[in-house]
Amino acid sequence: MQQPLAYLVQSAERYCEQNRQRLTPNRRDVLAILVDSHMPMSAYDILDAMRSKQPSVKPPTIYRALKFLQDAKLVHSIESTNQFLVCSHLEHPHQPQLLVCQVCGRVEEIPLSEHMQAHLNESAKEHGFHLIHHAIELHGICQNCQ
Amino acid sequence: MQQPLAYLVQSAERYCEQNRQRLTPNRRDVLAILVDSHMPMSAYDILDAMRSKQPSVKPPTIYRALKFLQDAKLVHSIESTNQFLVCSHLEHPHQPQLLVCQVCGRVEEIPLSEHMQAHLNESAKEHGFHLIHHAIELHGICQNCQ
DNA sequence: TTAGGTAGTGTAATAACATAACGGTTTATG
DNA sequence: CATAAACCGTTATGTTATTACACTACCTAA
Ligand SMILES: [Zn+2]
Ligand SMILES: [Zn+2]
Ligand SMILES: [Zn+2]
Ligand SMILES: [Zn+2]
Repeated sequence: MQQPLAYLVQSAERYCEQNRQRLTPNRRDVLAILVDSHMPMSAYDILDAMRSKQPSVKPPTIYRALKFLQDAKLVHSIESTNQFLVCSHLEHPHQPQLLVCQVCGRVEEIPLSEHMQAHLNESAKEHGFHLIHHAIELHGICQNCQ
Repeated sequence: MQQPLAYLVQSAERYCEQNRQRLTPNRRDVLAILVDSHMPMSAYDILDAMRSKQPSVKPPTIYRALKFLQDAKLVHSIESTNQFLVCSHLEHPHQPQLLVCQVCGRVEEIPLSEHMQAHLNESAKEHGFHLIHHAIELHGICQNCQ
């Protein structure tokens, strides 16, 4: 369920080559922290983790790294909890659909079916809306917590 | 597209009768401010509006009123912008689907089709997830802004 | 090789969003 | 009236996110 760091780094490097950017230590560290946690983390959770090795880190460093990782499609944000999560489906382009457990706080990312995607596009079109991206977040109780 | 205040108040009163609660001045005022604005508002936008008539109002007052209005299904929260919006589809129970314009900031609420609802339920079920509620927020550019 | 542009960083300050906790008041009901 | 539940005001604080500015690192092309 969790992408290995090496694979994520590889994707990051490909993104960098195509966009004149670099996978700097800050960015790599934030990615590694998120991968290690196996849980969604808030920016300030990440900040605390960073500080254990580099005590002077400040919020903008984290938010900048998160912005990079989101642009590179390696990390998704969870709008309804203000957290961030490593992508579980790097292998193909996708919009995430997230299952957020209200008990344990874990979040499972599942692929948005083409059927659903088509429906969303259609409903946007019906309303003359030019769709750029979407957030689909389901809240409930995961299998483990029932 | 916008519910008249009188109708919203009527719904609020019905909710109150069924739940041993009251549509107090604070609650009514917050609702009226949201209706008047014809736009999504942040809690602090509402706070500012309240202060023009009642300068000592503090954040908890607003958040409490918003909680009440959300419980009564008169107001939806927009997770991706930290704003609040009067419901446009009181006539039947529903989960909202929101079209958020990145240009003008307006948000259109459209009914989530039964088809979509069924798909979401099914995908939750497939993953052993007990679905409680969901947030579906589409970001893009509205008809007016194109 | 060096000048200039773009990407990236550190830091301080502050903005923006949200809740906890407490004590008091109002309202409905028996 | 006594009681319980809903409601409110207030202080303080917690949490999330951004602005602004000065600076450094890296690449590329004259
Ligand atoms: Zn993903
Ligand atoms: Zn769980
Ligand atoms: Zn609605
Ligand atoms: Zn617009």
